[in-house]
Amino acid sequence: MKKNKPKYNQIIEAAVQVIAENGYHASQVARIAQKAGVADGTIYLYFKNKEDILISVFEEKMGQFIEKIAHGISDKNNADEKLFTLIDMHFRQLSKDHYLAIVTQLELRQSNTKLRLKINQVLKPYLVIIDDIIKEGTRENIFRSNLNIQLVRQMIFGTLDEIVTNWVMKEQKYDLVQQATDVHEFITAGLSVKK
Amino acid sequence: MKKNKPKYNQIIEAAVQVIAENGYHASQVARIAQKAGVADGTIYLYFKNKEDILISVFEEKMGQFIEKIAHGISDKNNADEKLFTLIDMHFRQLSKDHYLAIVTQLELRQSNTKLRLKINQVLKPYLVIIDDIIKEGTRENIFRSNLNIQLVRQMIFGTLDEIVTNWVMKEQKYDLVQQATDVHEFITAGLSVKK
Amino acid sequence: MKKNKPKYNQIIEAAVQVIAENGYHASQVARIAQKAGVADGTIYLYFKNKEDILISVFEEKMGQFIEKIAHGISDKNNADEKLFTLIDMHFRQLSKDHYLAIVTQLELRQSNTKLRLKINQVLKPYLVIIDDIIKEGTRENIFRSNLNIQLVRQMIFGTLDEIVTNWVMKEQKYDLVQQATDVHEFITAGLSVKK
Amino acid sequence: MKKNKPKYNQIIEAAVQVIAENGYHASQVARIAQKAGVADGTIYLYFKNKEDILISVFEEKMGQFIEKIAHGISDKNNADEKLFTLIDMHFRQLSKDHYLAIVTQLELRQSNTKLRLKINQVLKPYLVIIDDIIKEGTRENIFRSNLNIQLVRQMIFGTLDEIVTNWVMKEQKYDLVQQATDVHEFITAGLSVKK
DNA sequence: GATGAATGAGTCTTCATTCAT
DNA sequence: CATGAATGAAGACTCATTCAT
Repeated sequence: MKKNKPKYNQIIEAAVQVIAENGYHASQVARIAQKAGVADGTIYLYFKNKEDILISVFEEKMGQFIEKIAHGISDKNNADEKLFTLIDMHFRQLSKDHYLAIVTQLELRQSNTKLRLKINQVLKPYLVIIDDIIKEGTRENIFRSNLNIQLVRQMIFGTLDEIVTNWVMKEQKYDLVQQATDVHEFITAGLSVKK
Repeated sequence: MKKNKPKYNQIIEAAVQVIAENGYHASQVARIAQKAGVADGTIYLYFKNKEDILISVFEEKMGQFIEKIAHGISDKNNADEKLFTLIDMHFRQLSKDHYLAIVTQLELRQSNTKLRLKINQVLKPYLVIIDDIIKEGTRENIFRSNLNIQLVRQMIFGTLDEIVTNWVMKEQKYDLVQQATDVHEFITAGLSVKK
Repeated sequence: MKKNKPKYNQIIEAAVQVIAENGYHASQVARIAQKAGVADGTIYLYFKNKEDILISVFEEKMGQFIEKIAHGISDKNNADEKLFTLIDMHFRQLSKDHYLAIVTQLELRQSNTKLRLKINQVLKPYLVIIDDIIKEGTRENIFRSNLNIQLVRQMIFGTLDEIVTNWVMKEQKYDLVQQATDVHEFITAGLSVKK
Repeated sequence: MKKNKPKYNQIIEAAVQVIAENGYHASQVARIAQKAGVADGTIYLYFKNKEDILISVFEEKMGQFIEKIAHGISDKNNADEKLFTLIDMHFRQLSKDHYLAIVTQLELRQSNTKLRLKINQVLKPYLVIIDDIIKEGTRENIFRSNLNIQLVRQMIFGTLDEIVTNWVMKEQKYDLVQQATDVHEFITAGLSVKK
């Protein structure tokens, strides 16, 4: 399995840096190879082509991102806590890794439609996690029962995504993580059973 | 003023079509010229360069989009009605113009970071409108008084934007406008003074 | 019609020279452009791709080659004279244009099978001319009546082609045209002592 | 001597197959190694470089080809019989080995000029055999005495070669061997009606 | 104002060959 | 002897922009 070889990860890490520093379209394969400390041709022993590098970057990084969140909420006791944890960890992880934030929020969005569809595939498990929280909240009777799950999921994801993008575009000048409370409150109020 | 000359608009309309049909990266200046019925060189009598065309497309189309919404909410009596009207018109306008929806939600997002910052400038008046509605709601005591306006605005815009993007990506197979009620309810519940 | 524009012919002539001097595989488009005195991109206004240049070189040059021979034999009175004229002109034309001889006998043979099939199409009219001479000779009762035309044509063309190729490979150190008589005699008379 | 080791021949046989199946330019060293069941690097223990493989293929195969013909004509009693045997065996051997026919008639011709000169060296013994037959025929007074041997040899070889190439290009749809009689007759008798 | 022929910079990918094991 | 992972040079083609007419 190529993914376990050290050069595979070297190239992935180099790609994140090069894309973050130069922008999506100025990211030449030669520059990625150079930063990874391998020859140009070596890239093609591990990746089919340039697009494959970009998809793999997203798969690897978002895969870990999602897995951590999945793990983080697994020991929470109810949908409300899980939702807060998800928001908090979403912001916290991207806060910690500036390069990753730039790449996922700005640069990889510049990819063509084909690549974006692949990216959507990678995101699917995250959307499923959100769906599950909504369903659990409904079962626990803390969220309203007549929610359009698909729509609510889009609203939650859209909210988080837009907030992170704004933060990245404003060059990360303020603290993203501390927004989690307000965002959680806003979303919860929208979802909750009125009392 | 060049904007009043017929060829200016011909080129803008041609650009929207070409981008919608071929995608952002396959949109060559020569193809836009051809569809507009002018020579390649003529483009450069009306626009500084290719980027200028794309920005102008966004300015013209989003300018009208925003203006219509501004006008639409001007005769509403309170923040709640205004918010619903904004959501409804946001969805309604993009529903009516498929080309525009594809271009603004998918294709222009593929532009580089510099262009996206310019696009953000164009969107600013729209964000101000949202801000004003939130402030008015607070004054009218129908929205909570401790809202972080900047954050709430991002959440509202993010929500609307994500919902439209999902609708475009699913090839506009369902009715977008009828989602307005649920979206309005979700947002309102989040914003409202608890009773 | 692009073929009548001066740059089309400039590029064709440049291509013949570059291929003759550098060999088929070392013939870069950039070098052809340089020798033709045009920009690299200009090549692609007149030719679809590199292969198209090579095919066109062959079409143009062999087209003229064949046409001259067709014209040259048109006023001859019998098959024997026509055959001699064909051999003589075949040798004479390639003798005069060393570059062309190298390109047609050595370099273009290095092309891939697809290109070679196209080259065969171009050669077809020449083979038809040979066929016609054989048929005429049979009608005139100076050639045998039981000839397998397809086979005889291959033998005649193979003979001429091999002789020219040998002459080119020996760096054109001897006079090709003066071989015409012997070749003509061999073809008409064969090896045997007449009885 | 490396030639006697089994891997040498494995590689030669693999090369013939790979070239016949994929064409000259698509014949990568890695593919030949794979088909031969050895590692890429092993190739270079037996051959200096890729060109050396190709030359060796030609040497080995054409060496056998020529040797068999030399042996086949050795017990014939006169030049005429020898010439017929040469033609018949030339056609017969290539008829039997489709791969070899494709490789020698089409694919190896795509090699560069330098390689073709080496190939000509390999063919030299065959040309000598033809020369000897012509000389013997002259001595035996069955061929004309005033023949230009070099030229006649080119004509004979060119004839045979062109006929085989045509047969290969027409995908070997007809019987090549049965052409031998006509070809022999043409070469000995020429086109003319005997007087 | 309008044209469109001409320009030329910029980059991904292949594959023969090497060499540490 | 044998391996196969790693190397790195080399070139066709596109397309935004210009400028002589």
